[in-house]
Amino acid sequence: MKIATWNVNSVRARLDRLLAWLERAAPDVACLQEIKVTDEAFPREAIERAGYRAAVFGQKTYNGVAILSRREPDAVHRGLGDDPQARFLAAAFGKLSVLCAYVPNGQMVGSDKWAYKLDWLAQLRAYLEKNHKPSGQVVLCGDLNIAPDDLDVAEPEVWADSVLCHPEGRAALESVVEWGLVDVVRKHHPDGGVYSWWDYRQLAFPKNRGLRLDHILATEPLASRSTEAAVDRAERKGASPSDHAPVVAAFDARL
DNA sequence: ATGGTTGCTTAGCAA
Repeated sequence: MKIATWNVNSVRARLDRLLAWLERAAPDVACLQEIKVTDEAFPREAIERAGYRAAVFGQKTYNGVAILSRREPDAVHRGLGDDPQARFLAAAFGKLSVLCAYVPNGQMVGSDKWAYKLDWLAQLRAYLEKNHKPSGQVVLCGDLNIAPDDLDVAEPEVWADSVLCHPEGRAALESVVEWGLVDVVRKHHPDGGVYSWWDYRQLAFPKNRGLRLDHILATEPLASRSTEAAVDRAERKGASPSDHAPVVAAFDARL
């Protein structure tokens, strides 16, 4: 079973690349963030022709998340707590729960958006406590907008005080992980140096000045069955890429 | 060297 996460930065602008990637990578489940489209305008037909069901929680202009899957989900849950923005979607496939999250960026440390980011992560922890057990099969995927460690940053000194690396943000994410999740990419790449986002500016990708912001976190029963996990750097190359590359993990399990 | 990318929506915001 392959589970993937990808911040596509507009599903309509990226549709051709998304369809080609689905065919090439063939994930069983793909969590998408920043689809930047309403439910009504989501390109459902093209996704279904490619062989995927689509659970969508969209929003005009900003945010928006979707879970694409080979199998029809048994249940879908939209939204996190009282958050008015489309940043969270959960789908159940039998005993497996897939959570797709687009954590707020936070813009600037100390801003209103920064407070919103920290609160959002606290609500995510509360959601896990209320709805799941660490002994169950849960995978949390998404653009979590935090590099957990300096190992996940090409230039840690440049980003040290940013919303992507600030100790308060890292602690808020650590609280989510501490509930009972394993960083599946870290498990397979303990030395770091693996990035999933590169700024569009300043030739950041060719210089590999990236950060690992996109994550696949799984409860122990699932993480123990992960056989590999990697960033699909090829998707950051070529014409009109997203600024994020997909992250894909394989598990010795069936969807 | 006072810039720099992209997407959405059309001048300004968000990332």
